[in-house]
Amino acid sequence: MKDIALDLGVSLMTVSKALRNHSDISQQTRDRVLKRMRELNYQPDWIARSMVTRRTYLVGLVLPDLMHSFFAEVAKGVARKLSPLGYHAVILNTEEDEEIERRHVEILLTRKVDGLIIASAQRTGQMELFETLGRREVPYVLIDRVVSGTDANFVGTKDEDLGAMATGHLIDQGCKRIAHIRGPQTGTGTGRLKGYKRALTRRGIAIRPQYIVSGQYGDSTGYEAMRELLKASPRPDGVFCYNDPVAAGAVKAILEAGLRVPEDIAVIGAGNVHYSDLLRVPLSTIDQGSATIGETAAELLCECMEAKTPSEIKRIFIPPRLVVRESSRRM
Amino acid sequence: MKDIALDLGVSLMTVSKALRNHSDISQQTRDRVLKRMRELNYQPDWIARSMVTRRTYLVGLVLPDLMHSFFAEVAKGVARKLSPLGYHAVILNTEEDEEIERRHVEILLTRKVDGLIIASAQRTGQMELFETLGRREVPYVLIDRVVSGTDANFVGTKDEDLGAMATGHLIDQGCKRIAHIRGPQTGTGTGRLKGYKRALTRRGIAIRPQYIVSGQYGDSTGYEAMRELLKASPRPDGVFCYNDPVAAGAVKAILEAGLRVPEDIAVIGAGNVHYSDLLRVPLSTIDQGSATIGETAAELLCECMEAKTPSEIKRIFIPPRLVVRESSRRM
DNA sequence: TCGCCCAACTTGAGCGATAAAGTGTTCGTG
DNA sequence: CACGAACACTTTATCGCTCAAGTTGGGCGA
Repeated sequence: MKDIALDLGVSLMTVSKALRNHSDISQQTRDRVLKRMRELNYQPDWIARSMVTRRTYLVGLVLPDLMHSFFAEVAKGVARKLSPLGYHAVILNTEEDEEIERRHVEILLTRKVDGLIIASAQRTGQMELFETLGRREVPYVLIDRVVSGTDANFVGTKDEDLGAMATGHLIDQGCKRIAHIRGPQTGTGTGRLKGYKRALTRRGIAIRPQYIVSGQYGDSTGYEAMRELLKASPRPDGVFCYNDPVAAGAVKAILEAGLRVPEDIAVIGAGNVHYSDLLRVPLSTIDQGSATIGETAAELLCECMEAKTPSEIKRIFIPPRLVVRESSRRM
Repeated sequence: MKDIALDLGVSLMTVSKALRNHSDISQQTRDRVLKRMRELNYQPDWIARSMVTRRTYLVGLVLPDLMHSFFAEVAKGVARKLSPLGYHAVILNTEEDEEIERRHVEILLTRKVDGLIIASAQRTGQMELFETLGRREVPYVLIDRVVSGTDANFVGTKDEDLGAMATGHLIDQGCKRIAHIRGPQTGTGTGRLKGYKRALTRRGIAIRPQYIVSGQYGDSTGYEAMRELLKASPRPDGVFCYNDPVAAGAVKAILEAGLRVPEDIAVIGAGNVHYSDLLRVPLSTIDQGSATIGETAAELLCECMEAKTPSEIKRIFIPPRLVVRESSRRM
């Protein structure tokens, strides 16, 4: 930068302004600067710039698990919106661990990210993290998982509706004994369970505790949980699984037990991961619009970051959409 | 920081040194500084630090597609190694586009990342990007895809061996007419094709051009490509697919045509993506050790970044491993 | 002719840290 | 008892850039 200034016989400041399209530079000078900049292959130093402007154009993206293609898709959506605006995402994996999540958020804060997008693994009631965030005055958007009690921007699905929709679908398909492999103790897990119960109650079906088992997330736990469920008597004839990976594991367990999907047991998941259609039995699911969630969250965050004054809290709900495939088609 | 110094009646520099465990500070002073720092909830400013040390502790990770779980796993491996060392990864998606890749690398360079890990989408022969990288003297490690002609650190599989191993396995299973759905014009795509040809030649089987079709990457292209192949006469009885998503798409096409896998057509992919076991027909594959690739690449890059003098080029090959599942088990 | 204003620059200070070199005790030693 | 090394600090100069507050010079109205 100094070189350009020297070469052109102008001051450093003139160059700086020219590069930033600042108003009080003549077109002629600007062109000369730009030309010389290209010749010298000069790139402004982001770090020095950040130091004085207090903006890094970095956004922290905190996700429980990149391997879960739902989150990978969210990440893609976020990046798609952010990139053109000059922002970049630093993605950190929490492996669904509250403690790791807290540490990662801390790290991102010392890195001075301009904003955060978080799919939180905090168990219901744990709000410490968000209090910290509030105090630091960093704009942030929660996605996918509502954290009850927090007063924060949110983009995601109404999990209770999602659960009710999935369960309702199984009822529509003629299932009488519907089980639920539930997810973690997060807003999402609890919400879906609530929806499951609501649908059953509304349709006059009794809720049986032995039909609700814990599956956490991921295919191996789905497999284990389903094996448990198969021991129940009478055997369930429909299962609503916390998410698609869990459902895929459940299907595996059912088939291994010599039963048929959906004839003996209908299965539905949630998330509509991109390979659901290719699974052993193409999987019915509830689509949450993962890419949309990512894009919307990014947009919302940008608004907050650009705003001079802290903007008011928004909660945006993406309507869930039922995708019926073979695993639950009984009629 | 200034506050701490003032409060304790020492100089700024003393505080700075205390925080960095620099040698010429007494234990007593260090403790006082640390204590006060905690009280004030002070965190050193990474940006200011980076500005003078010229190190950002950021690593750029350039991947073709996060949604492909192979790369997601690589990313996880990279993060696992990097995090404890204080580095963080900025992940950028190129969508398998050479131009986007070039732009993203540029961006990362102006962001002054300390190093780069790249699974390049550059077509064979395109070396401009790596020349730029060389000139800038940023350490970088290529992964998964060798870029012929470049003299760079590399971690990945020998694709030719991988292709030969997959094809050889199909021959072992009694396939006589083996097709190949090939990948993109990258090192990987070309290498696997070469391996396919080598295996056929070695075992005295003629190479038929109509058995080699282009599938790019991803399940939808695999599906299309397989439909093409099914029109060939005589129909192939075995297919080696560029990767697992392609293979999953191919299986879908085969089943839809009313044929059986593996009885009519055996299928093998590559990459061992985590859901391969849950697919319509559990998929045989070649495992490339995706997590290991990520971890090894991260380690290698760290060595280069810590080294004072440019260290010598290393190429590390992770041996491929055959994973036989139902899609190719004919005997 | 004077003075005023505006566009197009320049100047100086400082963002929050670090590297490198300087300062002043204390202490052991020949 | 003087000298130098060791220790525990302090001082000074940047790092590359931007912000806010000047400083020019010329065009223009009165």
